[in-house]
Amino acid sequence: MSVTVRFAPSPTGFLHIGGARTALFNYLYARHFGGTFRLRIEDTDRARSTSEAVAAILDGLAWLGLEHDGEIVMQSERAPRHAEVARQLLAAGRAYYCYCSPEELAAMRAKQKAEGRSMRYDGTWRDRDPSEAPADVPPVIRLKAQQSGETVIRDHVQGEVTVANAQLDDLIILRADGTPTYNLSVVVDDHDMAISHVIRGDDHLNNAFRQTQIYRAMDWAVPEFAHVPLIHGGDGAKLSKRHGALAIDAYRDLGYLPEALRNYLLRLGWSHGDDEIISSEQAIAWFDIDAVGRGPARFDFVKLDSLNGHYIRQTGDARLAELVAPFLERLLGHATDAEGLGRLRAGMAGLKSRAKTLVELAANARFYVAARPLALDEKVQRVVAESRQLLSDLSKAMSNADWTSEGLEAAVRAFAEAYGHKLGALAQPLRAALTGSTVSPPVFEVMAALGRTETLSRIADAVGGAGG
RNA sequence: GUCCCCUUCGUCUAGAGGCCUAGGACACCGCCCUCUCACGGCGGUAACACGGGUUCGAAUCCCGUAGGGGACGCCA
Repeated sequence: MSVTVRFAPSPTGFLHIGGARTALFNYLYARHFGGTFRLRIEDTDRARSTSEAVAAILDGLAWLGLEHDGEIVMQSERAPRHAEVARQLLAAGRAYYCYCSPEELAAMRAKQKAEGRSMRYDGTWRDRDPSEAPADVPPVIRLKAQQSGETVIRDHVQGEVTVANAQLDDLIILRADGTPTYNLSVVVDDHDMAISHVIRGDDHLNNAFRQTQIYRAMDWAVPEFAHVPLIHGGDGAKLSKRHGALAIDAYRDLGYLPEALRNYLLRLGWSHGDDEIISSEQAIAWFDIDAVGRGPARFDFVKLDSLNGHYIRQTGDARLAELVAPFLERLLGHATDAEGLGRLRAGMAGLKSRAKTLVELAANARFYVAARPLALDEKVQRVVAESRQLLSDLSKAMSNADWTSEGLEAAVRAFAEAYGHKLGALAQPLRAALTGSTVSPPVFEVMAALGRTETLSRIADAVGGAGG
């Protein structure tokens, strides 16, 4: 059986982390089976859907590297087809007109709630003769759902879930204004797009039962279902826009790498033995929707940080320098010039094991591209002030050194030995003068990356008391 | 309220009746490496929600209880 899956976000908000994971699972499932991964924008709520949101969703998916197959389906454009199916159902006696007003329905629900019963449409118009219809009320079309027996879903994640049909009411499939409702649109589109597996958030599990009724009424094959648990926040509640869920581009701005986020998202609710670092290729080879856990997982930035640090260390220096550039620009207020970029690239090896995000990396890399004289904070000034003579002597001793990390270390060590200094007593003042900080990558690497001229100039600045 | 689902270290998870004295990862603590800080290496603290069954044997199966989550729209 060929696999066709889809990711079907509604563009009423931006693509958030939960949606991204659903998209990832669909993508991996399709790629694992050599199937097709479709994208459908569910924009039938015209009032709340925006083109900005559509753009953000596409942008987010592209950033994550979740490439879809085929044309994007805009659900709103398929409304006539959905209405046609509703009329077919009506003609077949599987649906009927209902003339209850929204007010009447609200009152019905309120009464049921007050009486502690489940809130369902009571079937007022199910078997009523249309001749009794009020002339001034535009009707909706409701599905004539099965009232007895039970509906069973063999869900790939949730297992076998059974609901008594008595729990399901006659859902509205076509509104009074002739537009289709969500459940109808989804079923018609999934059928027409030949979707074999519906993989989505488990907040839709209840809908799966209603949708199954529509499939049956149309005599269509019901797709396989896989309802994956939602991602929760640190407090255990569903992650939503008002509950700490961030748009996917926020993760990019926070300095996360797409490969790190993908790896993190994949491991949230799914695992492959004890494997933690999973490449895209391995993910495709190993992913199995049936192995996704049923319990919701909590989002943990600390672990994401750890994974991101790993992927930063794995990334090549040149690419990393390119990735950090925009963050440095944000930090400094201006673009980095070619010289700065060169130093950045040269110092990247020492930088990348010291950052968990690109934001942190940019902050640590700042001294490489900052203009002289460096701004020194109080603590750093003190270190420099105590070592002016030492720095001056060191500067002279190093000026003819072989300007590589090894050559500089040899020169400084020789100087230390000759004058009875501990290496640390020399490294810290150097670090302070060169980086404006007491914490940095190894000083010899820093000097090598900075180059002879810049290094000696910065030391001269410090000796001369500049940068206060 | 009604229906559905879930419950292993703080967090993500391994575990499909004996391999479990419950494994890994992150975080935390200690040691090593070391020019600072990281990275890396080594070691440590830390969990089967509770109560009943079934079984020679249960984290694994069954039933309750408690707790948590989701869904109940002419939203998607």
